[in-house]
Amino acid sequence: MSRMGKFDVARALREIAELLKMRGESQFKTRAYENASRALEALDEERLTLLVDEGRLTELPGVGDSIAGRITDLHRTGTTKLLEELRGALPPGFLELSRVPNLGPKKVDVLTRELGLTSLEALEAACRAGRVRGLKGFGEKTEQKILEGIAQLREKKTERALLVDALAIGEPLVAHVRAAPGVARAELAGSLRRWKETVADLDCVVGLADGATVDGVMDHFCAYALVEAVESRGDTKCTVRLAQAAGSMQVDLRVVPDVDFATALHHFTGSKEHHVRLRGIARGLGLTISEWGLYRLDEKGAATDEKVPIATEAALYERLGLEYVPPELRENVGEIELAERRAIPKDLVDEGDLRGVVHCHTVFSDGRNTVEEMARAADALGMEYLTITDHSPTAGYAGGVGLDRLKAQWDEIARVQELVKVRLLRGTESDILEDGALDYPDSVLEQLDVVIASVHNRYGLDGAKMTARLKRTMELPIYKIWGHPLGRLINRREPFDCRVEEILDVLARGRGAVEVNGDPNRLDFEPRWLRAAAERGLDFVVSADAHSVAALGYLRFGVHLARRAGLRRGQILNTRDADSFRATVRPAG
DNA sequence: GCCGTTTTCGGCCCGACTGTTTTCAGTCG
Repeated sequence: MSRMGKFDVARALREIAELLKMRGESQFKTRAYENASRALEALDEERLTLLVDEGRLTELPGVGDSIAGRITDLHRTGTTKLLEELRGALPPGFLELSRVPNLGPKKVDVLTRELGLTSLEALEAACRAGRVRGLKGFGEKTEQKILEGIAQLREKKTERALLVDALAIGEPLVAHVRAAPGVARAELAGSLRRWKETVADLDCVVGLADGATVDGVMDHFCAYALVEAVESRGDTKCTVRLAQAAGSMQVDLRVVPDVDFATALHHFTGSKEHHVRLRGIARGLGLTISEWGLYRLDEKGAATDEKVPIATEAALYERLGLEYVPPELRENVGEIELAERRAIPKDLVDEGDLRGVVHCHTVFSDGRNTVEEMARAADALGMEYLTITDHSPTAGYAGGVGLDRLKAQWDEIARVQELVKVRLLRGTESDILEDGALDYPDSVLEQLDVVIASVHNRYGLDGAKMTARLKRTMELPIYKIWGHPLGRLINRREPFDCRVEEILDVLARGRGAVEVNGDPNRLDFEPRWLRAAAERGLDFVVSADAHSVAALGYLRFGVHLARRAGLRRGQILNTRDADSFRATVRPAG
């Protein structure tokens, strides 16, 4: 392994943190590595090389002499002694056993040391033989839980669910909870409220009306038809597992007095990293934050019973001297610093800002609906324009539109235009060929209003070849929107390998924009790459990548992905009116 | 391991719940 870029170094530091945790090191030490990892992610690539070469890494916040040495090793050689040692010291099977729910480092350590277990199979056999009960800290119930955990792993029930599926499960569930006796308010929190592309479980926060009982709410919650098992139930928290064809999902219900709803909702929205920072800030102000609210500290720094009333999330940030941070931005990737300077964008793109639907397929290629059906649906949504962008000829598997049928499609678009209010724009989603060329002759592309350029084949090219391929595309004089840039399909296909920043550099010097793909299976680019594009001054379109009328609603996912990257209305081309949009993306120079 | 208008040591964010204990460790979020 040779020189590492900043993201690779950051990942290695995070791995060190994980391995240190497994070794039982102090949480402060492991957090130090996590903090340094974050500091690197926020750094310019060139600046990393400069700081390493000049020995000035300790200028970075959270990087001291020790970690500076690790970073230098990693950047120059691709590894560092500590990482190798930690990996080598891990008993065989440790990582595999750690994947079982409710098995943490301490328990896995006992299992590997005392019983010499190195695989899920061996662990399962040991549980069945009753050899696990009797170990220090293990009993019959733990044995049973381990067996259930192994079964869940095998059924892939531990895989994170797509956001769209989690919403489909969560929205009816929260409606059910709101109907419970004594519920003043109920909202879904957690990573779903932050619009993360996948969620591990659902969190539902309930504000309890005066005089109502927690038990009444929990009984109603547990009686929900899809509840398969109640995993735990205490005075304020109840965890259930839902039966669901798409894979079971865990739901945590938290019930608090309604007066504490805002702080509880904030607490359970996360992220953990965002909250760790906020609590540090609170401590500096003589305050402490927990899920129960904001409390004053005494002189010794211990929590008192003196509660600071907080009615809204905005009031909580205000009390901490910060500007309000929307849920999508709560990841501790720079938003706290912005909030301190009161520089959170006031004009983050919002669902109501989009005026045109970009990236739609019809029955001319692999869409399920006709041009007319798509157009009428866009009308119904109140959209001002719709770009018809079916696949190009090379995408044979998707019924790519050959030159012979392209004219017929233009005729159909003209016919439908007479019937609908929404302005129809002619486009294509052109394959990026293996050599980086686009799929129609320039003379055809120039007659279109919109060209989306996407990779649909040869995903396995090595990073250098893929980078060269895309750089050739991006420097073409045709204005192109880089469609679903890295080709990832969540939980099914990893992003392909390429040097993203180099490609963005080329695009920024040429003519084009970047797609924020709203298909919940894609949500491509992820926020860090959208930020990298924004830093280069690139424009964006939020797309639906719709293959059906129903999928026009995917725009919503695209909008919230854009918000996670801090994108503002003015950076999104399809917030403009049809004429302005068309003038900007016109393929011909 | 990092940090400092609390400045070179002693802090560093907080709590629920379970299971195995007999006062608390481990795990999770």
